[in-house]
Amino acid sequence: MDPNLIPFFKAAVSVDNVVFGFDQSGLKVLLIYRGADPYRNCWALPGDLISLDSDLSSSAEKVLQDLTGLDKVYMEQIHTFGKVDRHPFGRVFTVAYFALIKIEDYNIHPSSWAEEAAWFPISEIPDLPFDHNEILLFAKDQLKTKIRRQPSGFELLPKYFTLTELQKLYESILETEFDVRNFRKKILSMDFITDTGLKQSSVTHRPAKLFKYNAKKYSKLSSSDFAFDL
Amino acid sequence: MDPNLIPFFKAAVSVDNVVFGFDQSGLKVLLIYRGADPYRNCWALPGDLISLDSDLSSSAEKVLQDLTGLDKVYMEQIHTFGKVDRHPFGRVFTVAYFALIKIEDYNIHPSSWAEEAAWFPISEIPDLPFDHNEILLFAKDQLKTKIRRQPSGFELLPKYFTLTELQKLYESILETEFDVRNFRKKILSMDFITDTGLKQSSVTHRPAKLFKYNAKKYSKLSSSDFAFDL
DNA sequence: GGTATTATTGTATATTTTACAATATATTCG
DNA sequence: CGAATATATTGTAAAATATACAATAATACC
Repeated sequence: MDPNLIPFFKAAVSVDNVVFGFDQSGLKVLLIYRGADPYRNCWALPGDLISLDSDLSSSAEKVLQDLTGLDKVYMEQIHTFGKVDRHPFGRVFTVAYFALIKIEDYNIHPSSWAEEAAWFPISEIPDLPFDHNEILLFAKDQLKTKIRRQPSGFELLPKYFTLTELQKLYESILETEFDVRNFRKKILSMDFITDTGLKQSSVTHRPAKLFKYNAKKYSKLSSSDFAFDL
Repeated sequence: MDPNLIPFFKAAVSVDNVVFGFDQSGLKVLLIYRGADPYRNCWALPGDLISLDSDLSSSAEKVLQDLTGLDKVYMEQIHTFGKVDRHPFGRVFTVAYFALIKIEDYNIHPSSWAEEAAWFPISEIPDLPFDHNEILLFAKDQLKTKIRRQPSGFELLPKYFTLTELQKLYESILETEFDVRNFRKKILSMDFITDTGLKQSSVTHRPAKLFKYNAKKYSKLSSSDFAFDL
């Protein structure tokens, strides 16, 4: 290598993953308990330095898999953070990714140097190391934008869900409230969820109809120009 | 440094800037003619390896300034590209930024190892080195989204502009056509451009009114939730 | 059967979007 | 100066969409 180039090739790159889940108690984020330096014994976003022989996007999946056991999760890059002093060990750029998953569909198995992995309600996130609080804020914002522009809320719900659950999801992420009738009219008019004919069971009140997301119908819409503006 | 960490700290990071401009002939992108390896003697996006003692965002500005002379340009990060083989000299991650500028407000001065710098019509972009064509595609897509969601088209127009110019801008970026009357109604109803009382001069036909963008009015809108949906 | 609890639905009004073409204002040319 | 040329500007009716608002339905439990 040209000696003039050597000082440039001394950076590390990491990936930090913001994995969102949702259940009746609201929006949640997956954190790990660090069993390695720096910031050993802290809860943090599942992230790690990446080895330099894999593509960036594969590295993101690998890091998540290694630390939490989550496999085959669709991840989307959101932003790269590169303040000089963000990592105590040297110059580390971190690429943040986010993912939306159905909590009940996955088992979390902390491994590698992650001692634990757990879902934290979005309102009870502790102080995080590095710039992870900033990253999380960025991801929350991205999530808001995303669920308003694309029918991505479904990725957080079980395969079969009720309209009330869907509404709660939107309300909790967007931090607002919708009129029940208008919400249903809007969602149903968009025509990418279908009534399964099934009903809730084991509830102590009138059971709700169960719907499922129909990606085919969505993809038939003229463009990806969905906008959810209630 | 812990010897286990050494293999991670061998990456370089670069910045690639996609600078858009606009004039009567349409949308343009700023390219430089490379006077350094690799890909010497090619037109490419203005980008360079960054030194590891500056923050990422400052580096983006510095790279642009060094290569093109453009100073104080507002840049927005769009995506990080990290395929293993994207750079012939080693493992280089590149963070792409984009900027919208008023062509006439800036003078382009190629410097450092950039031998030339020039505006290329978006439809006449040559084959670019590295993954620059992919980056440019990504940026074009981002631009489309951005001008539909925020009143950012103004950043590409002169301070004073006509409604026809504005319409052409939108039409050329979004690759569509709008009805003249509806376009004007929509834009004016949004109330963030104001009639300056001035008129075009030196045109060989009825002169158009000149408008200017009024950022104050926009920021008064309840949220950043502008959507330009004609 | 009555109570408690959540699910479901309709309608009138206001607002926004859409489709569509005639008139106005400047310059240039003969 | 009048005609020709070129672009700028404007309104309205119909359709679609968004909004505000509350009564009835279906289940479990007692």
